[in-house]
Amino acid sequence: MSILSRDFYVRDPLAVARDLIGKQLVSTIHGKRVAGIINETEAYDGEQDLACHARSGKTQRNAVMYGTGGVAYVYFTYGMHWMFNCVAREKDHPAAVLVRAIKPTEGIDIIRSIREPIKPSHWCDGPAKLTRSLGITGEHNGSDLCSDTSPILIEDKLKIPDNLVQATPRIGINYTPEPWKSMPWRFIADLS
DNA sequence: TCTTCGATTGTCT
DNA sequence: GACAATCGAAGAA
Repeated sequence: MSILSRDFYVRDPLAVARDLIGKQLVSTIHGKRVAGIINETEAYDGEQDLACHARSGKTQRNAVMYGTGGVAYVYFTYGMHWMFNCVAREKDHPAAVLVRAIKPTEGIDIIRSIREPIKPSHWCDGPAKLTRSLGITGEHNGSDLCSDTSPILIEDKLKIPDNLVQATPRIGINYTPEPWKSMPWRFIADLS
C-alpha cells in the first residue's frame, strides 16, 4: 500500500478534499494499525475564507496551516473534541482539509474497545468521533503524513468515480457570513 | 427517527 | 466574555 506523497497535498485544498475520498487514514495504537476509508471531507482555503481558522491571520493554534502541505493540523474545540485536518498548499498559504468521517477497515477490535457501547455504524461518522476512535489528539498536531514512521498517515486505496461524490455546503459554520457559508466545499461519498 | 439540550475549555477579541 | 469546523443522552412521536 503506497503512502500519499507531499505532491498530493501541495495543491488546491478543493482538489485535495475531493481526492481524499476513498483514501485510507491509518493510525498506530500500541503498535497496531487502526484504519478507515475516508468518505467525508471539507476544504478550508486561506485567510479570505471566513470559515477557515486562518481568517484572522497566523496564531499559535493555526500555525501549522502556514507550513507546507502534507502535515496534520489537529485542534481542540467545544471544550472536549479533537478535529483532524490535513494541511494543503505550499508554505505561507494557509489551507486545510477537515476529515469528517471514515469507514473502519483495520483494528476493529481496538476501535470497539474504545467506542463501546456505541453502535458500530456510529463509531466514526463525525469529525470528533473518528479522532477518538483512532486515538488522535493534540500530540499529533504537526505530524508529517508522508512518512512511513509517522503515527498517522494516509494511503492510496480506492478510486471513487465522480458520480458517487457529492459536494455540499460545509457543516457547523453557522456564524460565517456568505458567500463562504454556502460554498459547496464539503465532499461526501456513500461507501456502504 | 427526529429534535432538543447540556457538557466543558482553549482561543481570540 | 463569547463562542466554537461537536457529541451523545434523553424525550417526543
